[in-house]
Amino acid sequence: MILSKSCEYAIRATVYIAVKSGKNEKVGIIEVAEAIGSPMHFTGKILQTLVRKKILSSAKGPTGGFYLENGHLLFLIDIVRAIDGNGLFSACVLGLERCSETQPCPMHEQVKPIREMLLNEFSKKPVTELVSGFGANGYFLK
Amino acid sequence: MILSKSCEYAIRATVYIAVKSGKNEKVGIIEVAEAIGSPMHFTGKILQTLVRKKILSSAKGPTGGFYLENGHLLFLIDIVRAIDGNGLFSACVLGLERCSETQPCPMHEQVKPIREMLLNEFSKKPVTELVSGFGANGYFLK
DNA sequence: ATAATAAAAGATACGTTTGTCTTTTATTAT
DNA sequence: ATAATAAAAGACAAACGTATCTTTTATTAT
Repeated sequence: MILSKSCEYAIRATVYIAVKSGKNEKVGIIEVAEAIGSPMHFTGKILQTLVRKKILSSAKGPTGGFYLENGHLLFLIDIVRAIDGNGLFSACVLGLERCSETQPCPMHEQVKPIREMLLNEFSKKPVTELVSGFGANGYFLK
Repeated sequence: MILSKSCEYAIRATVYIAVKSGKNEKVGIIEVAEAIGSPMHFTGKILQTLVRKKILSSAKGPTGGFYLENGHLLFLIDIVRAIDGNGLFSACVLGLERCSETQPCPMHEQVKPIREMLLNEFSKKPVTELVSGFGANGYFLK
C-alpha cells in the first residue's frame, strides 16, 4: 500500500468536505464518514489532526462542522505529509539509514525517478481538481 | 514507506546471500543478520518464508545455510510479491474497493504511470545486478 | 439561562507487523 | 552411534496502526 489507511480516509474526507465547502456548507463527522464509507470515530480523529495541521477548519456547536477555508489552495501532498509524513518521498526503499545521494543503496537510482514522479503528482494536484472531477465525471469516494 | 520492513530485510538478505552464493558459499542466519543489520530471529522467519516460496534454498545441519539455486534468475519483484503481495501495484491509492480501469477514482490516472514504472523497475531488475554493484561500487546493505 | 448540537479530547480495545525466545527436526562430521 | 550444527517451527511479547466509546468543551438557537 502506498498510503496508510488513515491517509486514504484523510484524502477522501477532505475531497468530500471540499465539495461541500464549494457550496458554502459545513459537514459533520457523521455525514463525512457516511459519504466516504469510513469508521466514524476514527474519521473524527483524523479530521481533528487535519485541523490541527491547518489543512481543514472546523466549528463547534450547531451549524458547526468541518470546512475548507475559502481560497485556501490545498494540494494532496499537504494531506499526505500531515498524516503519513515525508517518508514516502525520502526514506530509502531498502530501509538503509546511510543511503544518500553520495552513498546510494543498490536501488537508489532506480527508485529516484519514481519517487520524483510521485512527489510531483501529489504536489501539483490541487484538491479542487479532484473536486471538480467528483461532480462531473461520476467519481465516487466510497 | 513503499515496502514493509520485512520486505526491506528480505531484499537485503537475498542480495547478501546471492553475493555469497556467487562464491559457492552458504550463509547462516547469524551471519546474514549481522551483515544486513537486522534482528536475527526475525530475519530467520523471513528467510524461512522466502524458502517456502522458492525464492531461496536452504540446507540444515553443519555446512548448511541459505543459498541461491545456481542459475536461478531472480528478480526483485519476486521478493516483493512473496513478502508484501501485489497490493503495491494493484490496490487503489485511495483505498476504494470499486476503483478500476472503467470506474477510476479521482487519482487513478495520475497514479497509473507511476505504478507501472515501479512494477517495471522491480520486474526488470535481477538480483544479480544488485550483487555486482555490491562488490564493485561499494554498495552496502546495513 | 437553557437545551441542543457538534467538535475535541481521553480512555480503551483490537489486529497486524515486528521482534524475541525456546524447542524440534534434519544433516554432517567424528 | 554420538555430538555438533543449523534451519524449521511454535509460542510469546512489544509496538504500532486502526477502531470504538465516553466525557468534555465550545457554540448556537431558543
